[in-house]
Formats: sequence, C-alpha cells, structure tokens
Amino acid sequence: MVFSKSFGYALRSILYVVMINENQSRVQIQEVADNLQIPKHFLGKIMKMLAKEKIIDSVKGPFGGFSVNDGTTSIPLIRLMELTDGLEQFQECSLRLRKCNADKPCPMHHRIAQNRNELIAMFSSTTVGDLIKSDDKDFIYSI
Amino acid sequence: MVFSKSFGYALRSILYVVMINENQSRVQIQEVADNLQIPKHFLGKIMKMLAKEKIIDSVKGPFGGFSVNDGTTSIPLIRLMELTDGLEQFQECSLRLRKCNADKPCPMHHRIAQNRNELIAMFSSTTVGDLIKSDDKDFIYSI
DNA sequence: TGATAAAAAGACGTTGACCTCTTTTATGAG
DNA sequence: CTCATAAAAGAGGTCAACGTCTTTTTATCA
Repeated sequence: MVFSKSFGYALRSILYVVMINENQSRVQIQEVADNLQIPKHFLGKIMKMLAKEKIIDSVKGPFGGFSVNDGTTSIPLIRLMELTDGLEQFQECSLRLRKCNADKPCPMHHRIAQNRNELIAMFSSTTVGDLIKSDDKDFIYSI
Repeated sequence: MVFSKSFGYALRSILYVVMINENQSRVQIQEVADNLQIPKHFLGKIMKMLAKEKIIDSVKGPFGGFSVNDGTTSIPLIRLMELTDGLEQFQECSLRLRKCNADKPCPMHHRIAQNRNELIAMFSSTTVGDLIKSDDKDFIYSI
C-alpha cells in the first residue's frame, strides 16, 4: 500500500514538468532533482524511461531538457504503476500462492478482492491531469 | 497489496499448527516446511519469533515442536502484519512524502485513505480462527 | 549420565530496489 | 566545425528482504 520510490518519483516529476511547462518550454533533470529532492542520476533513468514510453518528450544538448506532449496529462496513474511497479501486485495472490484463484481461492482472496478492485478502479480513472487540479499544487515539493 | 513472504509464511504455518493440533500435540519445523513448501531454516526464524510473541508455544528437544495456545486462534491478522511487515505501510504517505497528512494532504492522500482504512478494518476484525473456518482448508498447502 | 533430537541462535550468501559515478551521444551557439 | 551542454547509457555500489548453513542450547529417554 506504499508504492515504490520509482512510482512516486515518476509521478512527481511528471507533475513538475507539466506545471513548469506552463511558463517555460523545457525542464532539466538538475532542476527537477533539486526542487523535488530526488537523486539526480536515479531520476535521469526514470525520466529517460518516461520519454521512451512517450509520456514526456526529451531533447538532448544545450537548452535541452524534458517537456510535456499532447498525451501527458491524460496518462492514467495505472499506466505509471505498470511502468514502475508492474501490475502483478494487483493480480497475484496476496499470500503468493500460485494456485489461488477466484475458483479455488485462499481465504484471504475474497477478503482482499473488493479492496483491490477499488484501488485498480481509482488508478485507472485518475489521470496525471486530475492531480494537477488539486487545490494545493505545492504537494509535489513537500518531501 | 502483496504482503511479504514472511507474513504469508507466518499465517500459513500458524494455520497448519492449529489444524494439525486437533489430532497431534506437537508439530515440528521440518513437517511444516515440507508440507507447506517453505524454506526450513527461514521458517524456523519466523516460528521462533511467533513463539517469543506467545502466538504459539514451542518445546525443544526430542518429541518437541510447536503447538497452539489458548490465544492462537483469536490473534487478529493485523497483529501478524505488525510482526512481519510492520504497520508503517498503512500510516505513511503512499508517495512517501513526509509532510503529507490529513491537514495538508498530497492529492493521492484522499484517493487512498478510505481504501486503506477498509483494509485495516478487515485485518483488525479477521482472526486466525476465522480463516480456519474457511470451506477449503487445503489452501494453505496450495503453494 | 550419555546419546539423541529438536528449537534457538547467529554467521553467511543471494537478489532486487535504490542510488552513484563515469562515459557516450546528440544538439544548438558561435 | 568546434565547443559546450544536457540527456542517454551503462558499470558499479548499498541495503534490506529473503534464504542457507553451522553451532549452541535444551529436553527426553535409555
């Protein structure tokens, strides 16, 4: 129920790029790392991955950096989760019993299923853009 | 949403001891490890911890082993979770932002809170004994 | 009392998430 | 074209969860 650091870093950095891009065309890793207090080189890998997945754009060289694209704000959180943590955590048995399934469930199965489905639904219906609409945008800085 | 291996091992081994104790006074690590396909020495550490926490009893020496006590079946799952995974996962910000709280929440906070509380409630109200009442007790074997 | 059996204890090994550092590649300015 | 800059790439390090192995302690019984 606490997501990986990679997920948090990915989400916060995307939100940072979206917010900054309103007045500034490109954002560099150094700036994101400094302002969000994320390890620079580790963040580099995450943002590189986000760029490869077309969630943000990147340009190398002087005056380069990262920027949003047409799809950025409509990315659902579950897509980020898929890229960082994977979706297995929502599918596999919470006790890691391989033979557990809806037909032959472990006794935890039904006790967990609805809760899990609600979480999946929230992650599927919430987009990056939805979070930007939040009252207090400063949260991404609040390490 | 997938719990630690230690939690699953702990829960399944307790259930095994409870079930076996109906016809047999003591259960040895070797038997539990063999039947539940859990690494023996790792399981030893977990059961030792459960014994220290008075969740089960243990006796050394020939014909020794583990057995239930008066409290075993009424242990709530959240107590096991506390011992194996800790309860921090239910309390800290899902994005690991230290300054996030109900007053100054990150935008994930409210989206997660209810779901989390439901999980806590289930873990608090469900006991080891409740799981034994399950239709198919064989699940603990179904690795 | 000595042999034996089983848990307790603790040293050690493995792996993946997380993080750091250095080198390579691409790009815009002069 | 050359230089400076910033992302991309990749080698390597750290730590905690997970797992293995050996030794010690405790209990039983012949």
